Amino acid sequence: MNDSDIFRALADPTRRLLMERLTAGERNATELREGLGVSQPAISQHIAVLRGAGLIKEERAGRHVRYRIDPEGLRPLVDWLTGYRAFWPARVEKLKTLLKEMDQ
Amino acid sequence: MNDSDIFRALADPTRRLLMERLTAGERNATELREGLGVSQPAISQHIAVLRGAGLIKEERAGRHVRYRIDPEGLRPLVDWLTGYRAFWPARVEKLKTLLKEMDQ
DNA sequence: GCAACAGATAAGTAAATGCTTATCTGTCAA
DNA sequence: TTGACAGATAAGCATTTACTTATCTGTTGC
Repeated sequence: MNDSDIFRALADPTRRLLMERLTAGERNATELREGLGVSQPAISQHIAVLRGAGLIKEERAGRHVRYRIDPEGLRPLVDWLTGYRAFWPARVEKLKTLLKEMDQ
Repeated sequence: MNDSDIFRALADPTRRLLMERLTAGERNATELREGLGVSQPAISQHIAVLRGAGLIKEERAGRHVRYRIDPEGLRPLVDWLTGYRAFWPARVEKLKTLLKEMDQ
């Protein structure tokens, strides 16, 4: 997937909120839309952008579609950040903690 | 700084290229512009967007301005990614290597 | 079988974006 | 002192974006 697509997809607060909701587990479009105050077609359009950027995957079951985060989708973002490791804040506690979690 | 501002700033390939050039060390606007095929005011506008997003810092000396990456500027991006650690690819070799480098 | 449901697409609109040229501002070498 | 330099801003334009309403498509519960 394209770095521009990923950054652009995440530049919109509504789409970041959709991503955040998906961290809690897969959701359908109706669930994702709850409490957002935008129309159903708007949600559909945002979902299309996230899918186009490779950030989410869909699984269709009849008239229901379940969306979930595509783990591979964030790789380009991680890759991009690796180019800036020399500039990371001196105390990157979060990252250390993260990696330890992953090694367990 | 605002997550939207950061993602939006990085959504443009020209601005990501400017960031990449700054990983090699501080540069002025003329140096950053070399070989890009866009006008000088365009570069000035892109630099303003990066500065507005907190990604770069400037240091003025007479009519020269030297730009460099603001290490703190990437923190929100790292913070944002930590929310997705559960979804990282199973083999995140890069991140492990990165952290080892930082501990040295 | 069909009305309801879930979700996608089309078309339109206002705002934002990324570029341009023209011009401006501050600095400085000659 | 001044013209050149480095960089910023203004204004305009074409394109893109994020939303809307209207409508469409496929599925399904009754």
